[in-house]
Parts: sequence; C-alpha cells; structure tokens
Amino acid sequence: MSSIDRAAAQRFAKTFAPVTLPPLTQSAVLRHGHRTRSLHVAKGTDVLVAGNRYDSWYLNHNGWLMRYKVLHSGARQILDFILPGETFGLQACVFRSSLYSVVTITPASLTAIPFDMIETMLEQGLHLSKALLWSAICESARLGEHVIDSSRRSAYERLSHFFLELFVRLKSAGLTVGMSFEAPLTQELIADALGLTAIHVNRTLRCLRQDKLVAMDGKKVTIVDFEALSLLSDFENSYLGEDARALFAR
Amino acid sequence: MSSIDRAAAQRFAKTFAPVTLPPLTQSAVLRHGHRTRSLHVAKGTDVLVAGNRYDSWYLNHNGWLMRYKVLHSGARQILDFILPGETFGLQACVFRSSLYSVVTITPASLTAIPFDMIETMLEQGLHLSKALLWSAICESARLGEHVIDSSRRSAYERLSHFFLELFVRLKSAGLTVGMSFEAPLTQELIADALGLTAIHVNRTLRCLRQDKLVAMDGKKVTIVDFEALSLLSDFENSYLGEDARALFAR
DNA sequence: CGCGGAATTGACGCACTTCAACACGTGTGG
DNA sequence: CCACACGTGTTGAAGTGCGTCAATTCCGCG
Repeated sequence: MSSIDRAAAQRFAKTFAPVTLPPLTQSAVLRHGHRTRSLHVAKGTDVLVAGNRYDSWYLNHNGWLMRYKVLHSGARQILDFILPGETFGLQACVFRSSLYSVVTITPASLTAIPFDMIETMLEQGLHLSKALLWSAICESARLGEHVIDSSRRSAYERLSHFFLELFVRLKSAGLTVGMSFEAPLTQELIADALGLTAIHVNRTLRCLRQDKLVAMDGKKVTIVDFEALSLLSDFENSYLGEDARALFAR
Repeated sequence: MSSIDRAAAQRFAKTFAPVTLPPLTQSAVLRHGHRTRSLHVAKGTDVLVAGNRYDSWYLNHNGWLMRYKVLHSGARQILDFILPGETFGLQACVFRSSLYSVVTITPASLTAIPFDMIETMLEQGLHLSKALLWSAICESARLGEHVIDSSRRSAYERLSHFFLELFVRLKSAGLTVGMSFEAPLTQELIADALGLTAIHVNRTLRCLRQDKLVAMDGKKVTIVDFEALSLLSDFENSYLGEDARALFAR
C-alpha cells in the first residue's frame, strides 16, 4: 500500500474515530489494502453518476468533491461537499443505482473500496461496523441541518451557517490556518449548495463583508466574527460529531 | 414478548429487509426481547427532547411521530415523519445529546431498545448490522430528497412530492387503501415540514385539488393522478429503498 | 493580447410571507 | 342546551426577499 494510502487511512481514522479508535480503524482498513484501488482524478471528473450501478465506495484523500443532483427543470442541487478525509458512495451500494452524482471540484486522489469488503468489515470488526454506522449517521445529521438551512433560514443566515460548518469540518481535518481556510468554491457552487442564485449569493456576501463577519480574498475565507455568526445562524457544531460519544465510548 | 411486540418486529423486518431477510431480522430482535421496554404514549408527547441524553433507540409500532427542531427565531422545522414500522433515536446514541426532538402526533406504542444492545447486534448478527446500516442510509436518502425539496422546488412541487413520498412509504407498510391513505396532519404540520406557511399550503392545496391531482377529505388523502404528480415533482421512489439491493442480495 | 469564466451591479417581476379577518367544527363548562 | 373558547381551515390585501434578465468589469490563462 502506498504512502498516500497510509495517509488516507490515518485521515479516515481521525475523521471517524477521534475519540479512541484511530489505530484499530486504520489497521483494519490496511489489513484489506490489497483489495483496494487507488485512483487520481482530475478536477471536474464525474466519479459517480446518478442512475448508474457501482460496487465500491470511496475514501477521499486530499481533494474536494460534491454530491449533487439535477432536476428536470435544469436546476442543480448540491447536497454535500466531500472534504479531504471523508468518504462517499455508500448509498450506491445499498440502492440499486446511485441516487446522486459525485464530481471532483479539485484534483483528488481516492481509494476505492470494493463493496463486498463491507461484508467482511461488518463480520470481522465491531469497531469498523461502528465506524460505518457512525459515518452514515453523521451524514444524516449534516443533511438534517441542510434541510433546516434551506427551508427556514434567510440567505444571510444560510451563508453564515455554511461558512461555519465548512470551517469546523476543515478544522477537524487539520486544514485551517487560524480562522482562515482555502475553499475552491465559486459563488455559483455556493448558490447551488444553498438553494440560491449566484447573483444573490454575491449580494449577500457583500453584506457579510461589510458587516465584518466574514472576509474573502480570492479562495481564502476568513471567519472574522465566529460568535456573531453562530448566534445569527443558530449554529451549534454538535451535529458535526465533534462530541460523538456512545459508539466509541469504551 | 407481547403480541404487539411481535407485530412490531414483523413490521420492522418488513421495513428493513423486504427482500430476503424478514425471519432472521425478526428472530434476532425477538431473541433480545427481554431487554426491551414497551411504552404507550399519548398524542402530543415528547419522546425525545433536543439536547437531552438518551440510551435507547425506538421502534414505532403503529403511530405517527415527527422529528423536529425549533430555531431561535421561533420557526419550527420538521425533518421527518416517523411512520408505523419505522425507527428513530439512533442519532441520540451516537451524539452526546439528541440533536432533534421527537413528538407523537397520534397515540403510539413504542419499543425502546437499549443502546448497548446495538453492540450486541453488531457483534452477533451480520444481518442486523446491515439492517442498522441500511436504515441509517435510507434516512440519509430521504433527507437528501428533503433538501432538494426545500431548496429547488416550488410550493406546488413540494406538496406533490410530499404526498407521493407519504403514499409510497405508507403503501410499503400496508397502510394504504387503493390510492388513498389516512394522514393525521394539519396544514400547519405540512407547512412546517416543507418550509412554507400554513396559509400558502392551504392555497396550494386548493390548486392541487382544482387540478385534479390530489383529493383530500378531512384526514383522508387520495392520489388522483400519480403520473402527473410524479412528473411535475421529479419523483422517483428509488430513494425510498423500494429496490434496495446489495446489502440483502444474498 | 484576447478569450472565457467568474464577480459585480442595476432594474424589474413574482412566489411566498405577513397581517388580518372570518367560517367551521368540536369540546368544555356554566 | 347554549355560550364560549380554541384549533383548524379559508380567503383577501399588501409587503418583501429572492429570482430573472441584462450589462459591465475583473481576472486567470492559453
């Protein structure tokens, strides 16, 4: 297994078992390493296409990807950004075909883990079973917040909440510097994620800048006033799994 | 274990393993029956309260419940309706405290399954592990559709999609009669679920009735034109797990 | 240099909200 | 048995946040 895979396994361990489990999770993934496939994909590549069948799920090492769907109206909705260290594609294993498409928005190196390995993981490792279950439940939690975002918050609140979530998730992956992070996002992508138009995102971003809450310099985002942002957008990071407990408590 | 628990176990089996697994799932749940608690709660009872800790998850036998959250603005967002045969509360086990509240909207009988039983289930049964994982992934899928609903569909499309989803979920639980079903919902609840106001739900419902797509008589809902509704709301039921495959394929 | 994608700004329209009033059924107490 | 409260449904009028359309500028890159 290449060194990049080892780094990926470490990141996976860190993401999904910050409490007590990193070594076990890591070694368990590594133990089956010979069955996995490494791939390096360019920016803008569709890794999963909605409606197709797949037999692997994916571990994302270092890139940004997004899960999305386009409606018959032509509108595109982004469900989720997949950050370094996170996984995707489990759904495609459960359902006959993938419900959503996944595309890279930066170059990315991935590890594909054959689906039937999940059986093995479930059979052999209690800890891995928990990790899988936990990652699915965390995804639910994020989507739950996303529902609230889309239906009950103003554009101003949505942007606030969005940047805070990104910041906390990137921070737990060690990808922040102070209160800043790099995000390869365009205003159009943000709009598609939050259910707005790029134009309105633009206007709202200007307000956030003027109000000294968020600063943006190209692709670099800085959280200027974490407190104010949290308050106005009902942000509480507990849903991100920062303090997940029970499954890994012992 | 009482007969109501047996019925519940059967419904759980049906919901989470429609393909090949009912007997196993059922017996595995029953095997641990002595550890579970049965409760009967009145309509309007909070079973879970956001922010509190819990050590059980719940199997809902015959009632309707909903998962919701209220923001500091006072707005309430319903994330999910929990129909007969479905479960809830797994999140509360993973996170330090429950992220959302769950309240009954009809009287309901529930079975509380201690959380540490999940460990046992994961250790002992490959099939149960799959069932747990699958139910979490299905929840994600529903929430994903809900995100799309809230951010990219008009009120008219949202209502259409909402009724279709309810219909299909209730049908798979055997709770439909022809193209009709009973739903203990008020317009306000629907509004809170779809991110609209009750007033606008009212107006939109009238349009749906006039357009001969949906009929409502009190609490009885009838899908008049399934085809037209599906088309206009991008409905495809694959995300509801109708055709889930891989995990239960063998 | 010139091209194309992204950001920015303005004017206008509309879907949905907000506020307000009223109708209807159901239960509860006088 | 009526009176009243209360929850739910229904309808109208006015306000607004965000979308749509259109034009201009900025910037990276071949």
